[in-house]
Amino acid sequence: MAAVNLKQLAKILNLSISTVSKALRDSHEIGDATKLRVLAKAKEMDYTPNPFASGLRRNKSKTIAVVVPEVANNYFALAINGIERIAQENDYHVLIYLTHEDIEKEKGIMKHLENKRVDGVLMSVTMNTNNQTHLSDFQQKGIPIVFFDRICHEIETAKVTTDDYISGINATKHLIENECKDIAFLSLGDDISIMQKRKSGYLEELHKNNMEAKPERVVKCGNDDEINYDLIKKLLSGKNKPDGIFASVEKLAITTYQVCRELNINIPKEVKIICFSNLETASLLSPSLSTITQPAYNIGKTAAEVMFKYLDKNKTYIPNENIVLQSTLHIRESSQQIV
Amino acid sequence: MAAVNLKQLAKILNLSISTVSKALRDSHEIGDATKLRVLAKAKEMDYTPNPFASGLRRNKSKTIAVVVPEVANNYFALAINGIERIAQENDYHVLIYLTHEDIEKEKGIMKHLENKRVDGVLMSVTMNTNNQTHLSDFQQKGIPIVFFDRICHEIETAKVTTDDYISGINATKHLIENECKDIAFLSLGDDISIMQKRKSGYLEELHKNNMEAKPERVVKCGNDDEINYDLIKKLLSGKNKPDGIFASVEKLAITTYQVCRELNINIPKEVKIICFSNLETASLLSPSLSTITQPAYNIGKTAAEVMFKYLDKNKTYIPNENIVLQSTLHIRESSQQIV
DNA sequence: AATATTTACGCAAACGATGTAGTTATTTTA
DNA sequence: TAAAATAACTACATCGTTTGCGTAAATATT
Repeated sequence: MAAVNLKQLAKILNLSISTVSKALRDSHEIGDATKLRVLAKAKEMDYTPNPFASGLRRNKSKTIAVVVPEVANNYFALAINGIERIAQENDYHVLIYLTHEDIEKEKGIMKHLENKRVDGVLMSVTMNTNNQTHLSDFQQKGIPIVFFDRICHEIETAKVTTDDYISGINATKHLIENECKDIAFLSLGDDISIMQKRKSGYLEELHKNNMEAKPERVVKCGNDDEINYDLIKKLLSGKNKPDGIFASVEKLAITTYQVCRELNINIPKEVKIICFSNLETASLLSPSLSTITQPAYNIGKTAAEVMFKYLDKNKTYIPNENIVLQSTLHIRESSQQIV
Repeated sequence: MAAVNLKQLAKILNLSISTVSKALRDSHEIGDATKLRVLAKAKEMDYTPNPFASGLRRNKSKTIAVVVPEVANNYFALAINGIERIAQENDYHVLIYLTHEDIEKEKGIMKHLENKRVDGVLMSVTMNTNNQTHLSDFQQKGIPIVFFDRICHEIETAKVTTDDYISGINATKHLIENECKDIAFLSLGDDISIMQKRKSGYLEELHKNNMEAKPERVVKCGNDDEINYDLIKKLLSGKNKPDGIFASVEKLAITTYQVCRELNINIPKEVKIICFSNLETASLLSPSLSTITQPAYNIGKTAAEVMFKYLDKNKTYIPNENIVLQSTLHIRESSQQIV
């Protein structure tokens, strides 16, 4: 029942606590014979060091936090998968915090983490994070942050993203090549950087093709699915509807599909759709969904690797670095001209 | 930069460390005026207690662990969502560990958690967990476990599940009502309880309808998607293929869809499909997928609530209790007779 | 052989918060 | 008015590890 500690081990081995401690940490101060004896007994008695005691003493938690908007989201779930993998390899523990796109919750979580409970934070900010003082304050406490996907430019640190601007261009170009004349962009808020980049790509490509960028074609969606449904329904109702939709995130594409069902709009005949997505069933949808797929697992993995690169060296300061992984375009039925 | 601690606070306030500590914990030993003074200064200096120090002293981590096979899985992601919500409400932190259906990894994780790093564990075992000594050993250390979904009967504690047996019956009955004469059951291993229950429901309903339960119609799938693909392909190849498929988990249904695509098998005309699933795009698939949907969020939420009910009382022993939430049947195109 | 160095260990002070057991003043009770 | 009770605080040991320093014995150096 009661966990065995160094004191008990030491008594049984007839050694001092410090000798046992050093033996377990393979210190050069301890003789090989003693080390073996200690190790054997420790294993026999199932000794495992108290994480609070060593955490207190060494000021190391062996824990990182992952702060993301959602977990019931293919992208973030895959990213967490990658992070957890690297953490396990490094003998680290992973705390999960969900902001649910609520910046106040995000602030509260960061406040909670300030007290050295974690050695580092991997995060994707909320769609409403337009102010970064809570993040820079956090950094001031000496705990490193690495951003992935939804990054915060103003904070100096490593950031792992995909080529959102290029992908925005490619997606838009693809729709134009498939005869779309009037393309709408479904945005998730407009504060965060990936949205700005994806939208920039969209606007840039429209411009390049001498197509008008009508402001009403940029639909600012949010966290509430019902409101999004109504916004998209409004967009697709009536005569003057777009013939192409570029959804910046997966859930907006799904909502669009649902709206099209209700309004009896044929995809891709009447409106073509492409979106950023990690949906594994994209190819099984009716019609199959064209996607820009981010290497979510690798993004998480890379972010974690960068974090551990610095944690290993006991560096709490991570210099600015932009790591960009490539997304891949998967053209399926939803965006293609029927010939 | 450096976090402020009690010592510094005490010096500035010209009080002893213990007075400050007690004032912050609202002890009756401290006068109201002093309390206010301390509280104000603590807030001003942004004091937050060191979790390792108090964890060490009080033997409380304010942390629970969630041990699940995967996170990139709609069911578990939703369950984690529910758990995290309750944890935040209780001012608790949530550690995530993924077993990837590997029992050795599961054992390693439990070993890692034995040292009081967490106050409790919420878990869904791997599909290969047919031996529970690592779990009972863990319990012996005085850390409570609550199981959800993939439970372990032999361990005495609270377990939150859905009505898998009834759902198995209902799903099978539904297929039979839709003229299926030869129904296959896609299992995920056969060690774990939910599989046995779902299969029991399937077998029971076959029996009730005087249908033969052919052993070869129970396909034991595993964690490897490619092997599963081949198994299902073999099942659906040739003349003697089933006309109904009951997939015990979502991913097997998705694989079945993919196989049907390749083999050009029409769903639901040639083969009808129903499965346990939390896929949000079930209704958008081609054809839309009939599902038994578990209340995943509520399962996670309930499991967490049970855990905290005992943690609040400082009880590490949780008596046997089976909490069963109801799944709902969503009949869509994939399982229906075309009229 | 006398001195210097190395080896192998023990002592004790942290780390920061908590709680028990004092220690003063102040107030209440007999 | 002396004794007892209370209020408001402080001192200190403790939780389990880690680590700098001290030290005795063994070995190496001149």
